[in-house]
Amino acid sequence: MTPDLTHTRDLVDRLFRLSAAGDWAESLNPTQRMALAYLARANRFSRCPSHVAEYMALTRGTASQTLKALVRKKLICAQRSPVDGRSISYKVTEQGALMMRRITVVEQVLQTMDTDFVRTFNAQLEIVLRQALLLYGKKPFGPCRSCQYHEKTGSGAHCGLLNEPLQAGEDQQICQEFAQEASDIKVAGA
Amino acid sequence: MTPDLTHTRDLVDRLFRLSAAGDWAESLNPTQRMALAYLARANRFSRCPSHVAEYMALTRGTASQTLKALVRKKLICAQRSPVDGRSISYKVTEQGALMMRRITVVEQVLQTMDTDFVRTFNAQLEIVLRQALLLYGKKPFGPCRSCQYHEKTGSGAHCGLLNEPLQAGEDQQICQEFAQEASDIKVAGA
DNA sequence: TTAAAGTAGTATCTACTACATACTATTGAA
DNA sequence: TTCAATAGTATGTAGTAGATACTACTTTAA
Repeated sequence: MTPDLTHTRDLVDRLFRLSAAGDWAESLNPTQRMALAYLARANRFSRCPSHVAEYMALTRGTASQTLKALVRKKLICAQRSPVDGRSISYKVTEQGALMMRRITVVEQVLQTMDTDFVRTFNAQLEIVLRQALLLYGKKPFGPCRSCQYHEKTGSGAHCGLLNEPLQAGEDQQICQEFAQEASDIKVAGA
Repeated sequence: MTPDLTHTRDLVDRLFRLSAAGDWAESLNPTQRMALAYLARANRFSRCPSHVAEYMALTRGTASQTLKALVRKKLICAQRSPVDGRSISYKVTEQGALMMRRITVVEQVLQTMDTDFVRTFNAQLEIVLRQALLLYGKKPFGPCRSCQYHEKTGSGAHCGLLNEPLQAGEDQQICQEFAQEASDIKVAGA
């Protein structure tokens, strides 16, 4: 029997919505929570409205409005770029970082589960997401240290694409320029 | 290294949002699409606003409004219950059924993937979702035929809970009263 | 060096989700 | 028969979401 593809979509939807319903307990809504979570994990090259929009599959306009809502709540603050006069970058405030410590439904459930189970679950989600992003011609985003442009130097690390030295800890953050090492691409469930 | 639980939540969110973004192409929004999809798969005991609310993890009020939006678009129609004067059941119209034939992002991706991969992916999603529903004291919903109250009779099938005879095909539909056979419960990722 | 094309961010409009709250009409149980 | 519980809904507020159109700035190329 071939598996029911509609069912998969349905399961993802239900899991998302269950989490989303739990989010409302805070003074954030699910969209604001995700935008804030993204900003908390993104590196300094990846915190513009257009990056949030791409990551969350929103239009720039919608992302812009949600970021303004987060600014009103004092959970993030804006910084104009000294290099590009059009660009604005958002930074998570201490208050915002505090908010992100809360654990959500999915996390709570996964905590009770076997480590190996979570590991394979993550891997499978990653494969499906990567394929979907590929199909839609969208950027994958990903951790700086696994990027093909990541270079280890004597004193630390360096981004070969932006030609910028990286500060300590930055290699663990998410970059909007992330490109996968060709050898790292696992064959997608085939 | 223990897996990052925040990452799992993030993957589910992104997968959902990518699908949701694709939904807008139709005249439906993601919420309306899911409500319609649910009604198309739910049995006649499970098509009330409160069932949609429970399934989608919404309040009754929100579900009620979304169903009214679907009625305005002539994709579903209301039927008052002859038994319970408070109850209203919605039925998918032909136009609504037609709309559901469209294939969404996740489905499109999974089509290109190995059958075994999809099967395990579904199974894992089911385990996580079941645990999350359990944690929140929410009904699992599920196919009539795998329910502990499902009884095969000479002429067809019968629901032992509602004490109702089942019509042909109904055993494949989703029931809000679904309860799992104790022997069917797989140990959750442990 | 300047004109045209592209990019980044946003305001605005419409439609609607989502919650909370409060209310009505039933129904069921003591 | 009263009284609690249930089912559905209206209403109010906040804010998502897309589409569109606009400004300001940057890049490209003539």
